[in-house]
Amino acid sequence: MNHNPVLIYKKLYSSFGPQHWWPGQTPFEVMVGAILTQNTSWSNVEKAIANLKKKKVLIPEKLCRLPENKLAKLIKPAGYYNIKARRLRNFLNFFMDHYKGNVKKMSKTDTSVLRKELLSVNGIGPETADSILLYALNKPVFVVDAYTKRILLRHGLLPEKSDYGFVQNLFMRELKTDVKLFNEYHALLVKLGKEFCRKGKPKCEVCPLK
DNA sequence: GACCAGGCACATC
DNA sequence: GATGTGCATGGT
Repeated sequence: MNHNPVLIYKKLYSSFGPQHWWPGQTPFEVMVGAILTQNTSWSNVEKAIANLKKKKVLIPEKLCRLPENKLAKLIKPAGYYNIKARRLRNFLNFFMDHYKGNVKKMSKTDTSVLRKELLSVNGIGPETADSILLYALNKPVFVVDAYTKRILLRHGLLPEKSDYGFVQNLFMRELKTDVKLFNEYHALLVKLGKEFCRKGKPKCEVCPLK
């Protein structure tokens, strides 16, 4: 496999086509989904989101008034529901306090400042912060997840122990700073990961990158 | 029934 | 600073 990130991207795109990410209807829904999907399959997150929608609480003004225990009950299918309810509350408090629950207002803040703010919220780590920045706020940051690392590792393109920033840098220094590109690239890596690079049963022999 | 999934914080050494 | 552990549901 060629290790040039641009060529890898072209290969993935020609194999899978556009992924139309993030699978959420509003920026706020994307933010909530980013927290709910922590170490969790998206199909489970969908059930939790559906519950929130059914109760018509998937808007900042409603969700921030929902008691933590009720919130936990609604997001139960997403797993880790007590912790995630707490994390959503933490994020909501931040979002309401700093930006009045207003996505546009949030969007006006400088990206690196915003990233630091997000990381200071208990329950939001680098991947969740970057997912929010890229997919909810259209900021050009590259999202690194478990699949990204595993794929690069299996192809021998990464030192065994590489932290989040190292991997992120790998992509961001080689690629044009472009929201659309970062969006599609991460989505394509997840697509590849799900189909060919699972932990238990990798299908390396038929991987399109091979 | 075991293993995995689009992480993160916290304890302990 | 590195390494280990808890959190939990639903699909394979």
